[in-house]
Amino acid sequence: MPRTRQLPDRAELRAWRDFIETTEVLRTVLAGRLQSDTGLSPGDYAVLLALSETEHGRMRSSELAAQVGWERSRLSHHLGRMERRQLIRREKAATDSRGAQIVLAPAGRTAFREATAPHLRAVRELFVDALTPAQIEAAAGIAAALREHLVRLGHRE
Amino acid sequence: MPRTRQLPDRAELRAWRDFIETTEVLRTVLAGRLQSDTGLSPGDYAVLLALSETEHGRMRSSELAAQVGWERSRLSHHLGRMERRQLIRREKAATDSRGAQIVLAPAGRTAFREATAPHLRAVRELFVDALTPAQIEAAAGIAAALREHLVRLGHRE
DNA sequence: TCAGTATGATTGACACATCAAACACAGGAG
DNA sequence: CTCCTGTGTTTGATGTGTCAATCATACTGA
Repeated sequence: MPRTRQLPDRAELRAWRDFIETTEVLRTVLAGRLQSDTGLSPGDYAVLLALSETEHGRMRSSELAAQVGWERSRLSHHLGRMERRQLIRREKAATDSRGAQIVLAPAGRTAFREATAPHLRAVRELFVDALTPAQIEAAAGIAAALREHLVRLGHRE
Repeated sequence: MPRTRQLPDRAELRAWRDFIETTEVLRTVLAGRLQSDTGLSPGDYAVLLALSETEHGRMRSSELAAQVGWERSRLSHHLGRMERRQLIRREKAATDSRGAQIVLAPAGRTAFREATAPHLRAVRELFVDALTPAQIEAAAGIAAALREHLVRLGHRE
């Protein structure tokens, strides 16, 4: 009896490779711009963004991890590097002294404020300006479909 | 006088974030599968693929770099790790002894052969099966538009 | 009370990526 | 032949990401 097709055909594979390679290049180019414009990595930016959106620029470490969608270990390493550069501080949590409060330091606040506009400008230049409005919508739809499918296959994030 | 809009609007920004974050997750998930199914990283796979497509499984280092689209330094580091695992060998080039010939080693040939099917299956499961045919076409179009735009802005790759 | 376990976070080891500097040979000018 | 410069490749330093193991504190049940 006939089985369902196992492997992508030529056109599907080409679409896959173009898609994944291009998004990779895009990520790299954008990271390079962010770095040279502002001295921040995308990770730095994500962390500072999350902290900036809170009331007092402070957040539990695990909440921050959930917010940016990282594993705790990854966050911990990254925070170590950011702390060395004085972008954030770590304090013991008052309510649960296992936990850590991550606090946005002055240098971090400044760096983020000055990074926002250049970063958004780069997003516009490299992504928004490259696509038609219909393509932007399609991109959002594709992202949604991919993510939903991943979740269905058992990947939480 | 009125200026052209500088920054992405709310919807564009959301599309951007969904798009870039989802492709990132997809990359990570696929890399994890490849790793656990075959013991190869995406980089390993790309290098082995390029070598496998040559006549004799050998190639100049700089040609290989162009083929996989990497900087030479990155390739050199990666080849060092692959050589340790006996996936490839390095030989001096006959014609120009500055250059290196990269040779596909038996273990590399085997590893690649056994990785192909699982890898393509994963691509189908995670990408092709998630999208409608129209979305796959749209994805290819988006990739093409993004890449062309990048080139126009002066990024070779 | 006090084991035992669960939870929040960190650590260490290693693979991967990027940049700048170094190294090694080739090829040409004198 | 010898210096000079260009090209192919490697190296070192540092930042980033993942996994497994660990540490420290909180909680729970006998």
